[in-house]
Amino acid sequence: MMKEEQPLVGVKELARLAGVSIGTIDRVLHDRPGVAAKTKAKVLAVLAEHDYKPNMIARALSSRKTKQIVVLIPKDSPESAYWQSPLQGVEKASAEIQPYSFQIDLRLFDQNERLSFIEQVEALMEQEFDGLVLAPMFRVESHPLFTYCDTHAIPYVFLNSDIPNVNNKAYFGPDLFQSGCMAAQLIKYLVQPSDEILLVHISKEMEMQHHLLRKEEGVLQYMESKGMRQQLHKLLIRDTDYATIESSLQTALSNTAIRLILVTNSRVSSVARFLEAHNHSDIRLLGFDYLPDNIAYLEKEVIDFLFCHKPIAQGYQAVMSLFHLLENNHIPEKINYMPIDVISKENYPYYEN
Amino acid sequence: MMKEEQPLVGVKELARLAGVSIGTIDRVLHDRPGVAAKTKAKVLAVLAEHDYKPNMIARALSSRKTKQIVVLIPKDSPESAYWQSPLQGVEKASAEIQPYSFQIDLRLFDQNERLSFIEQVEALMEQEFDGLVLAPMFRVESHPLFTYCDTHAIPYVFLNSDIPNVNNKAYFGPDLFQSGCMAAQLIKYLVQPSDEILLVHISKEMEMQHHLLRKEEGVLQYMESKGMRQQLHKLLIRDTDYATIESSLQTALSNTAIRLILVTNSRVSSVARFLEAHNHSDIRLLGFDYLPDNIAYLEKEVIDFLFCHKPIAQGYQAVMSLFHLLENNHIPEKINYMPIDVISKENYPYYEN
DNA sequence: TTTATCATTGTGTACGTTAACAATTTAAAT
DNA sequence: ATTTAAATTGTTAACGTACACAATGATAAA
Repeated sequence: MMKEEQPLVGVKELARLAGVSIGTIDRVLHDRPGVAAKTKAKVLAVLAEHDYKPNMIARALSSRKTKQIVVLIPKDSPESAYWQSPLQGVEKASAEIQPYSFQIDLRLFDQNERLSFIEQVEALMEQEFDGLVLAPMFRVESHPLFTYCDTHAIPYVFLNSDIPNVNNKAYFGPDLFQSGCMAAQLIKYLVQPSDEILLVHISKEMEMQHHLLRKEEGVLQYMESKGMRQQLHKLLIRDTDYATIESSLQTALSNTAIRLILVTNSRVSSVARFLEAHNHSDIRLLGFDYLPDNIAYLEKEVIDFLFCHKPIAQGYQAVMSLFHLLENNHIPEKINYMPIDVISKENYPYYEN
Repeated sequence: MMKEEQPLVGVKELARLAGVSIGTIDRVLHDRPGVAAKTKAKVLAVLAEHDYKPNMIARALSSRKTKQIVVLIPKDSPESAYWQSPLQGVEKASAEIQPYSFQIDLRLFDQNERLSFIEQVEALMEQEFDGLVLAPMFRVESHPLFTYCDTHAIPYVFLNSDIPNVNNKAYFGPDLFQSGCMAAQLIKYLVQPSDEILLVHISKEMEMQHHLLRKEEGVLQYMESKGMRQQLHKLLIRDTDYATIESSLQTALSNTAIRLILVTNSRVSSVARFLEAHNHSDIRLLGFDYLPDNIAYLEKEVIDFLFCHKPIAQGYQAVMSLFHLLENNHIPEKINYMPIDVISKENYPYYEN
């Protein structure tokens, strides 16, 4: 069952069949120069006929040069532990592909320092590498890198956020809009018609606005389509320290019947801290991302639900997609939306990022 | 970055260090006979000092035989499409490891025929194989297989259900109890204190009772711990045809204020069919497993939520864990509880099994 | 025609491990 | 002491691919 005994042709057998030497076979296989047109045609014919599957084991053993995959993502900062998770995934992938002569070249930039990103980009363009995993947060600043990769035929994939009209081989990350819909659906179950809802964006980065607003659109569209008539307030907090957040929330929550707060990113723990400190245990709280701070409040039931997009898997899959592309010429799906996971106190211990 | 340059000793270097030939090194490494006691001691000393990591790639290439991983799981039947998913995962893994000289030997048994399982087990024990993925639904009948594997040093991993006190290398599947807790938590949000709840078990298999009851325990424990006082009815339906289910439900739903039904397995679509046919759109419905029938009712909002434990990933991960163990000597986690996913109309298109 | 140049093809070694076989040493039997 | 057997150790050819290098053939320049 499931066996399909193939004769398992190798380069040697192919050489015999095509009436050439294994050297020529090798050249054709790797599309190297130095093969006469008609010889190449003959070999390709034999190749097509016998669907040759290279023995990856032998290939890995033989190839003396290791392939480099560059991973260019934000460094994880105390103010946002998010990027620790994709990094974990990258490291897992790294360990797995190491035996096959692949190496990860990790480049971290500071999310808040446009310049640090530019530096890394410029350094990269001086360097040899075979594949690139990129979190293209700085859109315009990334473009030189794309043209560089395109001209050198270096495949690159995106992580966590996507850029349209670029030659990237794949995208691994969330579908922000649908993510908002999901949140709205849970909201539907959690509130009464008379309740009011507060949408909170917390970010000082202009670049990130897109992320948050796209989620908001999802929420709004779902609520409209379902005829949800709850009053919806919005609050944009442009600073991430607790003092600012506290005062903003204090005014926002006065004189309203707000019974549910949705924070559109991972800063939800700050809001949780506020709710706990001010004894607002009657307000439901939803937010994003599996981070230690958030989990702590989930455990305490200050946060009711978190939405998550498998950050570890994002890093792992992005690297592995390049590995499979470079190693087996497996072409990845262009768009890889990560699942929208709903995390609560009950299932978080089992959550796999 | 992330480099860690080791000198990477091989058998050759070891031989030089121990002052013997690589043949002797090889014999010691594999604990083969024909080495004088004191030579062996010397080699072992050198070995301990230089923590030699065999190059698994070279090893795989050298040992010319392809490794066989046997997968012994139920065949998917029309009455329960569940096992199609783990099989999908197995097949994906199969394709991935084929280039590395691994083969999947797929053995399917009939969930309802204890005998068909025993047959497969007996056939297996006549056969050579290097690893085993097993769904140990028939507990006692599996035991001969375990002792066989143990004596032959063949690693085996469990899928979907676990057996304690056995030498399996790993388990991939749900934590049933916690799964029940998760369901109960959602129930908490979905019902009023005055509402009544119906728990429905549908199964004709004795073996499966454990699965269902363990979930029930989870539900009960959570409700108790949260002081949920809703009246809880239970219904055990010991036949899976719609007629039986319909009549059972009809009597169960008469004269009660039941506003929510939790079906403890994938048969929830039958209940959905009933609710739709009898215009019970006021009753919330929860159940298990991402199956086409269930998704159809989720789409129609007859089913509100499904819980799911990544059946495809189960199959994939189980096979891959054996692959990594046999290929790279990577020891897997013993317990791999799959995530408890909450699926709704909004996120099911993004769900990855 | 001879030589130099280039394009094309073939050969052989290496990757690290395995395992069959050969060579050597040691012990036992005569 | 010599022969024979057994135990121990060493040598080497695979495994399938990559790549440097050698060899051949073809073409152009002298």
